[in-house]
Amino acid sequence: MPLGTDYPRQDCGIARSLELVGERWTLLILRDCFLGVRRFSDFQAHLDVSRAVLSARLDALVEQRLLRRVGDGHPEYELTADALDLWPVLLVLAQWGDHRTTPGLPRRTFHHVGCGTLGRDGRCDGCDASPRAGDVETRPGPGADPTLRDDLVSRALRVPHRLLVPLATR
Amino acid sequence: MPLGTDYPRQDCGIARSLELVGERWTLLILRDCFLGVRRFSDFQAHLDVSRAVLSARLDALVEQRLLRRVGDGHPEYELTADALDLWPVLLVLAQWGDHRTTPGLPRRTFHHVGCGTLGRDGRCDGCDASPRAGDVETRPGPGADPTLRDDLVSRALRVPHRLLVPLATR
DNA sequence: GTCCTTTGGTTCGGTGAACAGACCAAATCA
DNA sequence: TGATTTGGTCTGTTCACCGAACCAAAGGAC
Repeated sequence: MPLGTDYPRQDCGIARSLELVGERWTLLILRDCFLGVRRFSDFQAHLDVSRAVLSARLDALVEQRLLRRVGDGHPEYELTADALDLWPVLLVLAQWGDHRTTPGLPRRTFHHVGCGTLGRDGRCDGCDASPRAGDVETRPGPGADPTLRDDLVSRALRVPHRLLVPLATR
Repeated sequence: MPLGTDYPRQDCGIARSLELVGERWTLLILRDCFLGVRRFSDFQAHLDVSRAVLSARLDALVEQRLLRRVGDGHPEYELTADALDLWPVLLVLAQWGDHRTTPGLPRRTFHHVGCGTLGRDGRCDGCDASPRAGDVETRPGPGADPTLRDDLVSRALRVPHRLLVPLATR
């Protein structure tokens, strides 16, 4: 893939990361996976991405072993253990983007279950740890805009819930 | 910019981040800034990016106030205070990419000056803090490939040095 | 089983972005 | 003052993303 995915002469961890997850839409697909989205049509409804691109991205993620296709018949897509390591990246990226564009009004907040709130460096303000994704609950933040979308996935995401737990969209 | 830069209906911090730094080459330009690169020709020599794209990206970063153009005559590009907040993002992304592609053989290591080494979650193994970029030293890691490039910037980066300190390439 | 709907895609033509390489003007050096 | 370096811009080509149409398999109703 000569254009857009490759940084062939960059001997650098960031370039390697971007070759895996740097294409348009890929990080948003993985974000949705952490939030509990698992089905092709749910990604499509939530992301407004063309089906062709979504299909290509899911195939690539499965091939890179960041996602696993589960079930016969209509598949579900599930994060692999390797992909769970991406959680700190997505968290600090979300915190930075929220703080950079609307300081003090995050669109979504993250909480260490039973403990405290996660700050911009990804640490819990209760215990100073950096919890795994499975121990994190997410809630809509004060900067969320509930008028922007009204698909089933967006509605399900307006309820506080734990990461990695499949969303009920039907 | 209709294609490639915008996620207009994604109410999410990650989408906001990607609108600022998600285009091809942008994060690598910012990485180079943290490593001490400051001039157009040095970015170009180190990145193998076309001059037109480099020019467009630098303009965009200046307009977003992530870079500042300094000096009359041939300018230098300097990170703003806002951009320094990106350091945790770049660090965890680099650590993830290195670990994901060549576990145990990072291309570059980062160290809390006078204390310890930074791990995959960005914490110093000496004091458990997450140091600011200015307190970090970087060195080529065991996975670095010194045969891949031989430009002046790459050579200067083979010497351990503190982040944010301008590289001497002449 | 047979029909019908939903799901999970693929295919297609059009548009915009990235590429390599030529070109150019201002800044700097000898 | 002339030559060289620097910091770009311009151009034609290639490639990726887009929306829309199309299609086949899965699942549900009967």
